[in-house]
Amino acid sequence: MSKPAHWLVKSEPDAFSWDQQVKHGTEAWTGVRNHQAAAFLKAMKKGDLAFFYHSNEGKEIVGVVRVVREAYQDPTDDTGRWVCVDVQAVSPVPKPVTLATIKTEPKLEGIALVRQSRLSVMPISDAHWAVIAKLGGWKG
DNA sequence: GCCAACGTTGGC
DNA sequence: GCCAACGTTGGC
Repeated sequence: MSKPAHWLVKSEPDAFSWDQQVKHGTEAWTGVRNHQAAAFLKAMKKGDLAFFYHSNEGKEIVGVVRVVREAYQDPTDDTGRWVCVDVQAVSPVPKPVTLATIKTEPKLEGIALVRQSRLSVMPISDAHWAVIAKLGGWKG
């Protein structure tokens, strides 16, 4: 089996927060209606890890989730054209990493979170993952 | 509250 | 097929 890939998923805490993710344990990551983001959902493999980012409010990476079910039809989509995955809470990021921090960290230059602010699902390179994990005091 | 980025829609 | 108008997301 190949090495797990890394991702970042966004949620507005008003709609669905990290606390809810932790309470639910496993949650269907639904509602993605953007082709680029959907393509990333389809590329996710069981066991991949993703940062959980709070957009709008907080604007910080607060936790890590694991993909436990690969892309399947999004039950919240009437057209049947969009997919979702199931993710499971792994652990919180001890020191949430804010967007401001990410922007000022030279090692994170070019990260999609900053470059494409509207994208809600994106890949994170191994190098960037390691930098963010270190900033957040996340040991896995 | 404003604005930039970007996707979608519809007229031509 | 082009492009203006409009809606949504998300940062500031």
